[in-house]
Amino acid sequence: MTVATSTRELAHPEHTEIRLEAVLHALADPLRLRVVRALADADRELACSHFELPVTKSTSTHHFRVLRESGVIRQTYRGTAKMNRLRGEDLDALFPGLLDSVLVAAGAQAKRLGDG
Amino acid sequence: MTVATSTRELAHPEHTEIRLEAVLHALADPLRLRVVRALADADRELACSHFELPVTKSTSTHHFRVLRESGVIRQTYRGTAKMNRLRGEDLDALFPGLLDSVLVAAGAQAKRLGDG
DNA sequence: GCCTTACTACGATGAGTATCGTAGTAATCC
DNA sequence: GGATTACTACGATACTCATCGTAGTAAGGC
Repeated sequence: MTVATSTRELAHPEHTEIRLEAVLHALADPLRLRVVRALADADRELACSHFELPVTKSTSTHHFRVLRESGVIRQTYRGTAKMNRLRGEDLDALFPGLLDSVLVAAGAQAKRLGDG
Repeated sequence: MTVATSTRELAHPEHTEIRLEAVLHALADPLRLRVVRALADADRELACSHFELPVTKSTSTHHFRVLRESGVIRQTYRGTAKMNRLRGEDLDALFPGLLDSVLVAAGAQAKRLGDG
């Protein structure tokens, strides 16, 4: 018998530990930006395996860690899966409007470049 | 006798060549973000020498080039000086609200951390 | 022409990071 | 327990980038 949630815990920066430079750096990578956009569009938790990124699993792990450690996403284990969700409220409290304008900008650019 | 403006020209990305990832990367560096904030606060052209950055001249040149080549600033020679101004309108047309929210976020964080 | 000011080009260096492959753990299913 | 799924830790590698020092250019003042 096991309890409903896993005991494995992951380190996340507190509210006050989130740095603008780290968030911008996390968002500046095309693969990570793609993940963030997908999470925003889905508006729910998504497993790492949901994303089909053109890199190996280990590289994916790396990118998800960068997103988590910068404070952009929150990650929790759920069975064998690792679920990801945007820390939208935390970010908006710290940096009002920032995430939204990045998402809108990313959408506009994708449309403009024809890969969105 | 010389004409009023220099003939030296600098390469700038066109409107359509500006990439969100490059802009975010440019803004993700503390020194470059400091420059951008100063330009926004001043609301006018500032010479490179106006900024007293804690790095050598060559490193400064490097950071200003990153800002220019990403499309964040426009640089023009004026005598022996090189003047810098934000490409606020270009950026706002491409990515509405992005620069503003970054500037507000940077201001808020500087206040919060006591170095603004 | 000479000197000063302001920026630059180049090469070197060290730190960071994106990538991979291999081997491994943790939870779940049968 | 054994098999499967999903993610991870580690070491290696190559690439990018922030930094510097030196030597150099371009414009303007004397």
